[in-house]
Amino acid sequence: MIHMKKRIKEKAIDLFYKKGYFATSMSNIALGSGIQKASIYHHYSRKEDILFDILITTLDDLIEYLDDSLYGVKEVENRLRVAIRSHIKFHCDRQKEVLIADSELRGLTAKNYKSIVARRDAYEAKFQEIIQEGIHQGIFLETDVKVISYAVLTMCTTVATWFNPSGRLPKEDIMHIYEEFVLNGLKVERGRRENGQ
Amino acid sequence: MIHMKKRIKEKAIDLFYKKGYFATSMSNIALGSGIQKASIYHHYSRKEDILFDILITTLDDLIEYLDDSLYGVKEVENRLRVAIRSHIKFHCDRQKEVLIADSELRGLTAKNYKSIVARRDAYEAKFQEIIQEGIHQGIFLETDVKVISYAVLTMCTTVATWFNPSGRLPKEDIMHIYEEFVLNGLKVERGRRENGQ
DNA sequence: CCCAGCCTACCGTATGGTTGGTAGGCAGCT
DNA sequence: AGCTGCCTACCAACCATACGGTAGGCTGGG
Repeated sequence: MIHMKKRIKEKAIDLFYKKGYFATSMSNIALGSGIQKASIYHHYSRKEDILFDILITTLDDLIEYLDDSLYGVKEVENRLRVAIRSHIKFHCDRQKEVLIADSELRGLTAKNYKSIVARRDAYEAKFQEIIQEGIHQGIFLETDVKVISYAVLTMCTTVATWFNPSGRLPKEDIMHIYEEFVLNGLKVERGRRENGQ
Repeated sequence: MIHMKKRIKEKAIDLFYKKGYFATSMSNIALGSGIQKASIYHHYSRKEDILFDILITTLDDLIEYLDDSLYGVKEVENRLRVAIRSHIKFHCDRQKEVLIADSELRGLTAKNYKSIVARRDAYEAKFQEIIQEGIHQGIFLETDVKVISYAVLTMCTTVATWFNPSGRLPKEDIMHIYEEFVLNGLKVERGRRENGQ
């Protein structure tokens, strides 16, 4: 029973994903972790703290993963390609957590909510900068950056809702399909397929 | 206090949207409807019945709205344009309900769940048919129909999460941006802008 | 006089959270 | 080595509250 806090968190992720935050009770989490309900309060002082812990680490990891992926990539088209692939890969690898992050924000108090939304906004801004720069350089079509960034991000995010690791397509294929679709949609001049990274 | 059932339903939509299904109690709904909790059970025999009523009418209306919009539209490119506009318009007009339909399916028993998912699948199939036909005719790029249909549908669906009726852009503008983006992404040959709806 | 539509009052149960405690490890002192 | 004191990790039992749902009764229009 070493690292009980980690086990509690993992069970909570599993249950919040399957049943939702409000439908999951502390007893549910306790039972699944092989611990008593009261003992959870040794590691987390409120139910909300478990949710917040899950959300904050997920978002921080997501941002870090994007920054790492983009490191050293200069050309704007490639930056968008990398950003899309990074986003989708993370959402496939951390399916449960990102789905919680997308649907259970209501379980947070105002303060914690703000701190999560601030991170989400910072993440979105990175995509918006890339798209803006692409338009500025005349590579991407003139369009509404905010709206298109939402379109791109949400379509990539919701891959997490239907992606099945043992399904028909591996995540690499999905990443490729999305990447091509978005770039086709945005680029001013479309090469005949010689752009696949 | 005429049409109390309607008032209950409207209040439930409001609360399920704001707080979520499990976080909303029957007393909450009662209070907001100016009725006693027990009186709700005269109109709905279980809490779940309220949710199911909301979901089923929303989905049926959505399907009907798409069918009406597509009626008489023959050309495949225009069919996709119309379908996208119809989908987004509905999701802007019925924001609360579609968001409930997208996130509160866990509140349903197996039987009701199946009945909702069946309708959703039927709706998705209509989009997939159009895209498939477009590829068949050589108008759309060769791609994975299932994946692209999910991409298109989810990006249009999530407009409901951020759309603000009194915000910067009216829904007509958003519909247009999405329509162009998707068609650019899919079309083999891209006219220089002479294709506007 | 019936009954839809509503009410007050109540039920059993489950919830998030608290209390007060125990078992055992480990550090520091003598 | 032996003792003391503290700390982490855990637990059984408990608490007030709120939940979904029920029982049974009142009332006014057809």
